[in-house]
Parts: sequence; C-alpha cells; structure tokens
Amino acid sequence: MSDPLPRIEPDRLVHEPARLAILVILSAVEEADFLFLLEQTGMTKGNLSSHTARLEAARYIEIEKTIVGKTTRTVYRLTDAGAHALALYRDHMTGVLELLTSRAGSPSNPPTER
Amino acid sequence: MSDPLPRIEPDRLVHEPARLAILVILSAVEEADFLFLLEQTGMTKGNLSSHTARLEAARYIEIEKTIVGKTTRTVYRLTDAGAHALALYRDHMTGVLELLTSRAGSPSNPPTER
DNA sequence: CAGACCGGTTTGCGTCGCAAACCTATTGTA
DNA sequence: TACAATAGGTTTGCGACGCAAACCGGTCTG
Repeated sequence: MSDPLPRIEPDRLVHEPARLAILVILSAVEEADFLFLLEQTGMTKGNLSSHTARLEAARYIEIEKTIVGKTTRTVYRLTDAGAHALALYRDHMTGVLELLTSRAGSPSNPPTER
Repeated sequence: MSDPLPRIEPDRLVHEPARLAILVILSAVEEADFLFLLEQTGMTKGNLSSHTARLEAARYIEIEKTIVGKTTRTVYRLTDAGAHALALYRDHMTGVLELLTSRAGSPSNPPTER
C-alpha cells in the first residue's frame, strides 16, 4: 500500500493544450504552413504565432520562411528533439492516465459512491 | 484529408499537473488527509492548500475538517462530479495521445497538403 | 492612389502557479 | 508558568503565462 506513485511532471511546454495541438498536427503531417495550423487548431493568429515562437525557441519545431511567388510562406516542422519530447510526453501521460483507467467512474463502470 | 481533428480542450482545472496529482490520488484512495497528500505529491503546503481550495470551489472534491483528540484533521474526498470530470479528462487525453501512439520519432512521412 | 486583405508579430492585461511568510493551536522543556 | 519549537494549514506577492486585440508591412483590387 501507499506506493511511491509516479511523479506527475509533464513537460509544460508540451502540456499546454494549444502547443500540444500544434505538435500533434506536426507529428502527423510533418510540415504545415501557418494557415493550415490556424484552421486546424482554431486559435487566433497572435496566439498561434506566439506558441510557435516558443516551440521554436525550445527547438521543438523549426520555422522556415520561403518566398513563393510574390509573397512568403512559413512552414513549420517538427524537429527530432520535438518528436522526442512528444514521445516522452505521451509515455508520461499514458502512465498517469493508466492509474485511472480502471476506476473513477468510467462510462462502463459503476461510479464510486460517497 | 485534413480531418476536423478532435479539439484539444481538456478541463484546465484537471489538466494542471498539481491538481491532476491530487485527483489521481483521491481517485485511488478516496479519502486522504493533508499530510498524506503533501508527501505523496511533494508539493509545498501553500501550494497544496490553494489547489485543494480550487478543487473544492469547483465541487470536484470535498473537504471535511474533523476534530480528532486535541487537534483537527482535514480529509479530502473526491465527489461524484470530480470523478466524472476526471473520467472525462482521461477519455479526452487518451484520445489525444492515441493520435501519437504510432509515430513521433520516425522521419519518414507524407508531405503537407493545403 | 485608396482601401481591403493576407500573413504574421507585438502589446496589454487578467489569471495562474509557486513558495515564502504568516497564523493559530499544541507540544516539549526548563 | 513561561517560552520556544512544531504541526497543520492559509494568505500574500510576484513572476510567468495564455489570450485576443491592435498593429504592421506587403499585395491585390478598383
């Protein structure tokens, strides 16, 4: 009884829902542009911009601005470090959620009483 | 292609690691006192106090102060609402993490569309 | 040339998470 | 009895964060 209980300390850079959304998308498509991320995530431009900036600062993604025709195109790509951080995050959170996956009023489970 | 992609919008009250830790513990033991939570989570007293206060305000846990001998004992217990929120959170995050569970690390992918 | 739009970035602000400081009651201990 | 330390929490102060509005340089249209 009273196990050590695994510390819940996810990478907060990844844990933030907005950034997690970005990372999930990038892990699926590997290379997306601003507008694509914008519509997929549903966030505002400012929001998206600042979050991508933070992810880039952490080297989790790379941002590449190319010139296409008359205008620019900004593409975002997951780095190896980002993929690694994401994998770590997944493992960590999976472990945490598994502590829950047989109790706590699941849809197919009788809820706990008081 | 370009599926709607499930919105990543976890209950932020639950999503915060410190509170998630508290909820996970309470879902496992149902009824824990302050000191127990303190040592299991490893957080400071102030921190624990404010987070439990927020969880109580949301009716996710209930706080009961009893008098034991000369001093008081504060016990924390998950409410039905808390268990429900936790189950929802688990399902939500499980879904999100599943988007990841076969990739995130391999540099071999289809390019973007738009 | 004016204005609308596109693709982003910067600014401002309310909220949050954190630990230090504080508080009240109890327990040594001289 | 006094007085210091400890236990069990709560409140305070502050830095960091997430958010959307405002802004900005370039294009395209009329």
